[in-house]
Amino acid sequence: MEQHRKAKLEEKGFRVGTAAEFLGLKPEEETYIEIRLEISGLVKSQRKKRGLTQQQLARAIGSSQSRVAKMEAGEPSTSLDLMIKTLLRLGISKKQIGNLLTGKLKPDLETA
Amino acid sequence: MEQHRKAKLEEKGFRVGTAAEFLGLKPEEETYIEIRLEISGLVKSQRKKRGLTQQQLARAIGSSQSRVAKMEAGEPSTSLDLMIKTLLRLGISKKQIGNLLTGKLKPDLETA
DNA sequence: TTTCGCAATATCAAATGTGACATATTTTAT
DNA sequence: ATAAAATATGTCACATTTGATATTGCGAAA
Repeated sequence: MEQHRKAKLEEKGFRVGTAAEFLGLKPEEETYIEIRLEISGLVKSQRKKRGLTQQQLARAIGSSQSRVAKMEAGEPSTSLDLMIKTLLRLGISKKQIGNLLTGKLKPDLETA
Repeated sequence: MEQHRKAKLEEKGFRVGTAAEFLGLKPEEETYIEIRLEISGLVKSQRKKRGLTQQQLARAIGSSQSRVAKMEAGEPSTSLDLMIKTLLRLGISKKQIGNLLTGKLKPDLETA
């Protein structure tokens, strides 16, 4: 169970301790991944909500379809910087990003 | 005035349009910089609050004093990823980071 | 089935971020 | 004032992120 989750993370390129259990992830490391996943999730739901394809969003931010896909998958090879820039381009405000992190974002905004 | 601000940003390495005025910065670009500066500001105030030197914080996050300085200065050569990891290492929670962005962070937390 | 539009995955060279280090500048204490 | 500690700034080799491109998978018509 936890084992499987660890495997998924490693597979995606995240460093998960030595031979240590997934539980070996420091709380801060877990939170960091959480933050990334929440933000990338919002990118995905907002794009869909606006009826854009990955290709269209890619053009809007001067990137490529494959990078958008990786971003939405929360792959570690994409930066928070790019995710934040993308959200802003999608019309999401700083305050809304804050609400996402505090868990107070209007639910319909997280939905496709 | 705005001219001077533009110069400061360019000087730090931020792309500020062609020959365009600082006002040429798209709102999203301005917000992106705002977000970075708010987060880097919190790194600085939190480090001081805990009575750590840049050197000590650097060791704690496996980095160097010079990078901490650059991070606190909000220089574009440092990533949001590193800033967030640093805040988490300083004990700041995801929720607190959210509150920073919504403008609802307890004032004493932003203070040195 | 086949075709079509979209998304996922892999690879790669170029661009950007990185820690380390050296050195300058500022701040603090005596 | 001046020495010491902390911070700022510049450079560089190395690592990671990037857009581009190609390819594959996948579901929805036809």
